[in-house]
Amino acid sequence: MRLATWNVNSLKVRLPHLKDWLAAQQPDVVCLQETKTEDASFPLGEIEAAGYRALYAGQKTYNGVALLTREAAADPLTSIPGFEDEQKRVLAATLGDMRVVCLYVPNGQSVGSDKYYYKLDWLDALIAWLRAELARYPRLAVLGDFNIAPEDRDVHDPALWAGQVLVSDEERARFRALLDLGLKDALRLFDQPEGSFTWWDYRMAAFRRNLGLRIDHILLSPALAERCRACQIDIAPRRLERPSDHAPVIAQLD
DNA sequence: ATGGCGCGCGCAGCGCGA
Repeated sequence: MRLATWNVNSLKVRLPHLKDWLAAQQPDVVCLQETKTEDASFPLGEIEAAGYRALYAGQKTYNGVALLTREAAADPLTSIPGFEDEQKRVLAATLGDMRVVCLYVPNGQSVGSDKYYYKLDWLDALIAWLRAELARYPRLAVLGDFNIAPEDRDVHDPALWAGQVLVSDEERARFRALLDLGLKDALRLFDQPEGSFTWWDYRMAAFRRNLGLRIDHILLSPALAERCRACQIDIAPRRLERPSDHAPVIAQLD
């Protein structure tokens, strides 16, 4: 069982990359973020032709999440219960005895901004919800663009980024709160090279210089972490023409 | 490093992302 997450930064633009990548990596479950596609224009035919079912919660221009699965998923949810939000950032569904949650955590723009406080509130609601989900679903996988670099080793230049959005103490405390629920950061279950990142700015040749951040994550409940045999960032799609600025992350479970 | 890129929208140039 291979679980993956990828912020595609427009599903319409990235569809050729996505199809090639599905064929190459053969994931069983794929969480997509920033589809920027209304549901009426979701490319369901092409996804089905690639061998996947799809659930999606999109909106015009911004945000949007999708869940691609080999088998049909049940009990979909498209928001954090009790958290009123027009923005399409959440998609949860059940596959067999596993609950999968796809997230596009708010960016936060800059520390102290309205969007930053929206991000913190959103994360607080997420933590409370996932606490309940963990109690209900022992096999829980939470994948997505968290827009948080959890530790300094997840940042190419910690001094440059210190205190900025994506690395601030308040954001990192909320990421730790997710781990304190019992969720495991799948990539950190295994040794990784220094400078393992999932996002690189389009500007300044940041990818070539590996000036990146690790902000896309796969979190696994203890029962799933036990079954996790590998976790990798796949930087190959970031090398292509017109890439997403994010790379996919894949976890292999028994 | 503070912008340089790339996206959607819509047809110019802006808001947004991270």
